[in-house]
Amino acid sequence: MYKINFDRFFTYSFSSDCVIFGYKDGQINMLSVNRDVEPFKGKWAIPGDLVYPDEDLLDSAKRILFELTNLTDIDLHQAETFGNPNRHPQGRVITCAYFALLRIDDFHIQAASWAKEVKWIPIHELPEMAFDHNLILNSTYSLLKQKLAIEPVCFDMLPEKFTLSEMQRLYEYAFDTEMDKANFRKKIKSIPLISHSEKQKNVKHRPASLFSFDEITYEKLVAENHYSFKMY
Amino acid sequence: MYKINFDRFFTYSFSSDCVIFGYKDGQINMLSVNRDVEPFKGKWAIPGDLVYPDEDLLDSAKRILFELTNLTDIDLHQAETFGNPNRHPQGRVITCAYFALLRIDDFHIQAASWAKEVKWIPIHELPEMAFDHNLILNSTYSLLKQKLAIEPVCFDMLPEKFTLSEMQRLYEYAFDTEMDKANFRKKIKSIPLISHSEKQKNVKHRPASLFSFDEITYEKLVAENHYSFKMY
DNA sequence: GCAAAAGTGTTTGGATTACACCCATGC
DNA sequence: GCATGGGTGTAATCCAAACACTTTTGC
Repeated sequence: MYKINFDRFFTYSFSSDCVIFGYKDGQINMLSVNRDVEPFKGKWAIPGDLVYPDEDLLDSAKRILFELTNLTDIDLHQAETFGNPNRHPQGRVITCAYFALLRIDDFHIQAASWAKEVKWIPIHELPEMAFDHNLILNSTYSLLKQKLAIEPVCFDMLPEKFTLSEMQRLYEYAFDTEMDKANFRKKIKSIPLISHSEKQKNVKHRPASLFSFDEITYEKLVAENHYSFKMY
Repeated sequence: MYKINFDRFFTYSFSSDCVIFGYKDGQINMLSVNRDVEPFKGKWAIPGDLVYPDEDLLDSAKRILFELTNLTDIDLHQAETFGNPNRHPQGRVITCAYFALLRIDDFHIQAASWAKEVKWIPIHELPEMAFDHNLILNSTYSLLKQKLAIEPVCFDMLPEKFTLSEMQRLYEYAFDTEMDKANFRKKIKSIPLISHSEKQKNVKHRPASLFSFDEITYEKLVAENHYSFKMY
């Protein structure tokens, strides 16, 4: 089946890039690392690393995420794979993008050994990045928005207990639109949420009720009732 | 940024697999090749090949498609990338799946030099395939269905001039559901179609009108009117 | 005329929209 | 009391589902 010998291909490398989206104060940010080495020294980049010889792609993305955040139980979603022969000036590096969603307040960033400086940068304020990383980010962000429309991933970016207005604000930001409060609440009526008796505190207006996503009921609905999450 | 030397990674290979979906007689088929060499000699497989040193990923998928079908102007869509360290018994081969859509009657299959036997197999009748190719097929087929719901790719599988019932039949097959004829026609009213004066011939019932997809108007609607294709 | 599929109209109920209004809290 | 956002109700409208009905062809 393969008409070219394996040893003609020794110059390939394979990496995974981990786009970590963090939500805070109504804005989606990306965790960016500042490159300490050439090429693109001093430029901001998406955290990434070569895939180890016996490592699955997903595992390498998990490793990168862990080294930067210490988090282990985060869902990772595969995005696009980039393999332009000229995307890396030092050789042929094909890279597979993954993305993770989390709330910035839930943990401390820790610069990994290979990262000089690490910073959250709002999606819409990202500078020109190293390699083809602007391309990767744009493609991955599009996929995130697509997921937000058909899967309950927004709850990975919201606090464990959130208000309905916080949820609305996230969707308004992602879809760059304004929604009517009453209509938004009607629309999400079919999503299984747990209503807490607890309320917001120390706000200078009527305190809002807190909700959590009811994942158990959600899974049951998907399996038994052909339920499908939809937000447009 | 990279803490492992490049030369530790010389055993990697990278391939692309090209899932070619062909439509005929109300069924979606996949173009399968029979492996002439070990491993998995005699098993059916998704056509694929190693990526050439200076070749972009998409170009390698186009090359595979061309060698089997002689077609050059087919849209290819990237699907999932598979990189389990044990997926290829002879070494580490990471593969990126692409898929193409076409109508079987439009051309002749030609076995490429590396393909012993080539055959269309209906999606639901695929045997156990070589490597992790059943996994790749399932993942790619899911993505196809997702695309059918939000982009006008169905027209790549229908004849240039088609009847509305043919279009409905394709969606019924893909979504495994039955639709009401009147309601289907109301639903697709917003899709820009060119209505031909021409009619079906040699059918033993009332001949149906023929339509084509109006791609020019579609592109204009997307660009100017925020139009978005939707079929659920 | 009959079978088969094309093609259209109507009714109904549920969702979406726009908008108005009341409520609880801090200051 | 007032500013601020939380929270709800209603009427108009649009959309989708269900179903019935007419039309045109081959035999």
